[in-house]
Formats: sequence, C-alpha cells, structure tokens
Amino acid sequence: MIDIQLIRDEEDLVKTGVVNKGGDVELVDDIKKLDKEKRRLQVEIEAFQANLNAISKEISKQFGQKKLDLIKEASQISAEIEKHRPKLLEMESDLDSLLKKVPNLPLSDVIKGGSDKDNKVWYKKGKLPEFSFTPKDHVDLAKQLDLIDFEAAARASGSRFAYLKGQLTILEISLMRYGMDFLISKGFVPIIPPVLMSGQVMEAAGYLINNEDEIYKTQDDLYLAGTSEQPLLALHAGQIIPEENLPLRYMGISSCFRREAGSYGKDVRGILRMHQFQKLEMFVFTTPDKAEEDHKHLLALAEELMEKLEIPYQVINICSGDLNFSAAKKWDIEAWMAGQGQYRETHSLSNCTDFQARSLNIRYKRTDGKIDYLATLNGTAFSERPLISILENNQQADGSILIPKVLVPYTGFKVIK
RNA sequence: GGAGACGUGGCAGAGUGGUCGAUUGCGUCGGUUUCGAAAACCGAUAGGGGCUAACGCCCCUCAGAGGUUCGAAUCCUCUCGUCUCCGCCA
Repeated sequence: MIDIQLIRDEEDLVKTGVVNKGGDVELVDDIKKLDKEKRRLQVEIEAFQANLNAISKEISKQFGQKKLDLIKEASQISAEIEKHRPKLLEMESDLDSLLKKVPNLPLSDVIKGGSDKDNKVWYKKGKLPEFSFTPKDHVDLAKQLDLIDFEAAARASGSRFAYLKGQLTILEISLMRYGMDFLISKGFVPIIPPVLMSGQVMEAAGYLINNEDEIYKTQDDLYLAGTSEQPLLALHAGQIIPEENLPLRYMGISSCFRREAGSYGKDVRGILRMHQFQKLEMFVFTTPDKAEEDHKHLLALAEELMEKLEIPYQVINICSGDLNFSAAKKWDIEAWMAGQGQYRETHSLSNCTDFQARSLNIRYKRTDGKIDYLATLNGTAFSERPLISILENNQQADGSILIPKVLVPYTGFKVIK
C-alpha cells in the first residue's frame, strides 16, 4: 500500500508514477478529496469524544443530583457521537479501498513504457551453444528420453500439467538442492512455507488488485500461493524488527500454482508455462535506503547461479508499464533455450520498496529509536524453467543430454540417456 | 471432529465496571559510581491517528469484530489463534 502522506505532500509525483504504471490519475484526486473530508469529520468527532471522556471522569467523582446531571449530559454527547460515527467509519473504509488500488510507484531510473514491448535488454552473458545438427526442443527431447508425460497429466489434471519422470525428476531436485546450498553459503535462511494463504496476505503482496484471476482460491477462502514470495512476505507480518538484525534473507522452496488465465494458446508447448511448478525464491527484508543495493545483490546471485550452470542469458530492464503492482523496479533474466532458438524468462527480481511492508505492518526499529516500514525484495533463484535450457542447450548428437558440471555431485550421473 | 483452559506492552506477569494505556519484574537505552567493566543506585522505555507555524494538545488501541453502559482490559455475542485431553491421520 502506498503512503497516504505521499499523496498529501507530493500529489504530482504520485500522479506521474501512477500514469507511468498505466493507472488512472482520477484515483489520486478521489483519495485526496476523501481524505480531506474524512479528517474534517474526524476532528469534529474527536472533539466530542474528548468532552465525553472528561465528563465521564468527572462522573466517577461526583454524587447525588450533580452526578445524575452529568450522566444526562454525557448521554447527549454520546448520542451525538453515535450520529456521526457511521459516516466516519464509512469514509475510512472507502479511503482504504481507494488507497489499496494505487500501485507502487516506479523508481526514477525505470524506463517509461506501456507494455512488455518497451522492456530493454540491458546486457547479455555467456556463449550460445553451437550444434552440428538441428537442436530439438525440450518436449521432443523429453519424449525421446521418457522424461515427461504430458498425456497422463492431461488425463489426470488437464492441460498445463506434467509428470516429470526418472532422471529429470532427479535433475529438478538436484537443481533446487544446488541452489539451496549456494544460497545457504550466502547467508539465506531456507524456508518451506505454507502455500495456502489468506486473502489479506495475497492482497498485501499485491496479487489481488490486477491479478486476481491468476490465483487459485479454495472453498475455505484461502489462496494457493503463486510464488513463495507471498508466504515469505507474511513471515514477519505485524512485527517490529531491530535494525541490527537486518537484512533478513530467506529462501523459500515451494510448489507454486498459477491459473494462467488469459494465456490460452500461449506457450502451450512443454513445461514453460504450467499451473504448478517448483520454485526456489529469494526474499529479503531490508531498510529502505539499502533496498537498491540489495536488489543488485539479488540479481548478482541469480546471475551467478546461471553462470555456474553455463546457461547463456540476457538481463532485461522492465519498463514502468510492465511492472507488477507492488514493484518499484524489476529485472528479468531470460535464459537461452537452444531448441527454441530464443531467450525466455526464467527469473524475475523485484524491489517492492516499503509498499508490501506497509500493508502488512512490517517495520523496523532504527538504531536512533525511530520506527519505519521495511523494504521487501524478491527474486527467483531457480524455477523449473532452467531445466528447459539444460535439456535444450546440452543436447548431444546422439540424443543424450549432458548434466552441468556443478549439478553432477547432486544428480549422481553426468548424462541423461 | 469432541471436551476443557487461555489470549494484556520486547519478554514474564498483575489487573474483573470509573484518572488503567495499564502495578511489578526482566530486558533495552541514558546517567551516577569506576582506570575500565560488573554490581549497586537514579531516570527513561508501546504503537497508530489527528490538530498546530511551533511548544504542545486531543483521539484510538489490552487477539479481532460487534454489543451493553455516561464510562469496558474488566460484562455479553461472534470470529480467529494458542495450550491440554480424547478421536483421526503422514
């Protein structure tokens, strides 16, 4: 949630940010107006309340007729308050709903743009693999090596599901385990989070405003996590963390669930876009002034993981219009997938500043005693998508697939055949 | 799923209708003492919101939401959570 003080003090700045993110400035005007009215009423009611409190105190000291008179007077004031209170509550609730619709503002160095078409490739790393034959895509490779059963998954669960089988299952677990060990060595605390989340958490994470139909909801009003970013965010909900304990770095490993509504016909082939997948996610709570530094740190870690796997990739600067609701800045990593002959998104790293933390009241106590909201950052360590790159980039003429060297200690085999 | 107990400040733990936003202890911070430290002693120490140029003043919050009352941490209702016992289960 955005800071209402920012709308009061820096209206233009907020409006610019909202526009750049593809939002509606009217929202800001509505908030400003309602906020003013609300405060006027609040002052009025609080004056009554102060009077009532004073009289109530006096009542406890008085006796006889004087007491009865005061009680009568207090009743009248109380009635007066009751008359106005519903209006105030309504205004507060309306104001809150409006505020929740305001997206996080892009940082000043984010490229302005309307959609993903305006995203810019920042730089590329790694040498693209060359083949003496026409490389196959991971679906054909998987079929040939009996690594994925899409047909069975379709019968069991519908489209966009898969059974990973045999050596691919081992490779997938190895990838996660490798990522875990790497991040543990960088000071991240491993977490297996709950993957069913309350609406409050989903909303605070920023997934119920524009992305509601992306998320599975259960009959108990719990939502299936689309990423462990959501439960990790909630890990410190309502807490005040001493500054000396920061930053807090976590990695969540979980299944992730996405409805992929509106993506019909897009990326239907293979395991690129699934309703369910495993993901190892990095999540950082830090002070707002360190957020950009920590964001760079997350990118560096994600890149190092890809470099160790020897997967060529490019880093994308996400433009303002393509930012998530909660993100102030975002970078994607797109990995080379030789069978498809293109880079595809495998990682996404966002700086959410204090936007998510404000909604869940996650704060820190500064060394000078002041209390302020934390910044939150999230980024992919590994999802299942890098498996596609491994399969497609490392395929051999004989149809076998070489395991990246760093994973061999985990898989126990050097080649899938 | 059944039965019972309980949810108070960073923690422990008082408080059952009237200066209680809350006694006390621990912790934390500052000071005295000390060459320095410990101990001792003194003092400070919840969060949120509003008004004001400022000094300050006011309002709200004792799991959450309602209700009773002039007045609620305290009484009533519902919800959520924790613990114990039983049942079930990986």
